[in-house]
Amino acid sequence: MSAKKGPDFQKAKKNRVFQDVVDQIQEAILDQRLTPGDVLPPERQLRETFNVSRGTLREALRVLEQKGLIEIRVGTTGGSVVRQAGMEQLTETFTLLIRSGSLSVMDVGQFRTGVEGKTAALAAQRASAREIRTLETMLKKAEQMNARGNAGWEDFLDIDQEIHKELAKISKNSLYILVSEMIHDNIRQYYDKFLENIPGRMAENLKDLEEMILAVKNHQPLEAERVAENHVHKFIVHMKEKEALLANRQLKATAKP
Amino acid sequence: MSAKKGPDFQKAKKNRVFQDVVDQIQEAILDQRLTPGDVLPPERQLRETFNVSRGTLREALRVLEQKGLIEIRVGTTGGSVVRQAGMEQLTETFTLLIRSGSLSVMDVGQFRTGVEGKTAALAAQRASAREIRTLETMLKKAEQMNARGNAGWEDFLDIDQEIHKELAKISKNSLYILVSEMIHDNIRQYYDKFLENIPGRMAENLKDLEEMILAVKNHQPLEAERVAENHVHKFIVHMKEKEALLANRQLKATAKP
DNA sequence: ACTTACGAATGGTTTAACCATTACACTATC
DNA sequence: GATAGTGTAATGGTTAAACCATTCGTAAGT
Repeated sequence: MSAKKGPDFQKAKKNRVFQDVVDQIQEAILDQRLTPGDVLPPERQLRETFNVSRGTLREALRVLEQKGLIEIRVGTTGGSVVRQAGMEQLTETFTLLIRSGSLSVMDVGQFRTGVEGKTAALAAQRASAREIRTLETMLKKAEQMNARGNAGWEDFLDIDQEIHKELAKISKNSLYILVSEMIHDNIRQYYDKFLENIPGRMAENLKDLEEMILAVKNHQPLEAERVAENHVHKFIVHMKEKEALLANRQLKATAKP
Repeated sequence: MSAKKGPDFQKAKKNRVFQDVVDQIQEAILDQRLTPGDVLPPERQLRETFNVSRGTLREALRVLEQKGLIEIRVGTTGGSVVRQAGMEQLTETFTLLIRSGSLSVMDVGQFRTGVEGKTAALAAQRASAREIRTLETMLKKAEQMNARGNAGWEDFLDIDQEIHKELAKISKNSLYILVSEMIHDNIRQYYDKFLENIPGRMAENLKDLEEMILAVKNHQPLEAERVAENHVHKFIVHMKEKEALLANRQLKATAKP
């Protein structure tokens, strides 16, 4: 058959019925016709409204729940409650991407380097006296962990992570806060796998933290950015070294016997 | 009642049956026991495997589909096909966060400033000769739009966006690519709302692009970062001004009568 | 006034049937 | 023999009615 003239229209949208229900409710929420706290009618009533079976309606509710748009409660006063969209879904999806190997650890690390730098710079611009005191308190804890030597390594990493999250809060930018949480909640497992406390490393990291917090205290954004980037960059380099080492070791193990 | 001693255990996990099914299949995928392309058994068979009703099983499949882990095809050879996790879900969730107002335009803009800067810096480090030629071709198009004057404003914004996306690709970092797509696909509506082409603005932006691409061509990361940040920052400042102007106008309108 | 027990309303699940779409093998035709 | 049409079986999509499990208000009992 010869090529047909004219626009080759897409097949009319395949309307799975439940998708239609999802779209209608979602639009109502995004258009604020439904606001957080509102309770949708009971399933048996919604079923009639949309003229679908209860099973189909429930598939739609399941999708909306997974999207984080509603929360479903059981019991007499239960029902589908409209939620304030939060960052949980974003974090969950991000976790899936990492766990499925679609994002390499190195790419995430490199991205983190840039983000932490900008976060520190913003924090240096905006930190209040009270927030700086909070940072200094956390720094004190990190010093204590360092004093404990090897036994404090794990806890030191925890404090380090908390300090970075605190800087994100101080930046007052909800996206930096969000991304900070997303990355830290997901990257920690790689620290445990690829980072080890060789002598002097904790002290070196502690020095970074001190310099960084000092720069924030003195409201020096550029200096804070430089130190933060350098600090995170070290982590990544160390991880890359350890990763290569492990890969090499595995190679020998499989080649010898 | 006085405070009770001892661990305050969480209520035993509320096991909705479909959630159990979701977890089992999801773990199988993340552990690579199921890999992209694999087809799950038909619903009627899976139903027996998990010992649940077909309705419940379908709720589970709906969730997995929404998470982007499987894709469902109809027909004789259809079924639930395991997918390679992609960025679509992340973008969709991000869109929901923005549309629901959980993220302010200014926060997104500020975040974008930092990200675009780092993206440009990376691109300057890694751009091949071929990629640079691509950028220069796009720049030529932008110059043509500028020559067309006011009529070219919309198209100029399109080209501007495409250049930034291209820089992300050149950075070779999947997260910068991902975030670039996420932000641009969502922020354009605000450009249309808050940006206008006052005389000279397009020429000014064009000059930014020229400088930025020149820095990439010359492999000057710091210069590329500086120019890119400055370029995006201007957008944000303009948007803030326009936003304030509109808010003020609305204030007068409601106060007068 | 407090406690208890019941009942109504809700989401959670099961069952069994039918509809719509698709791939593939078979048949009729040229 | 090649090709176009057709039937058939397997799949996901949808419906229907019933029952279970949880929760909360209320009425009865103390």
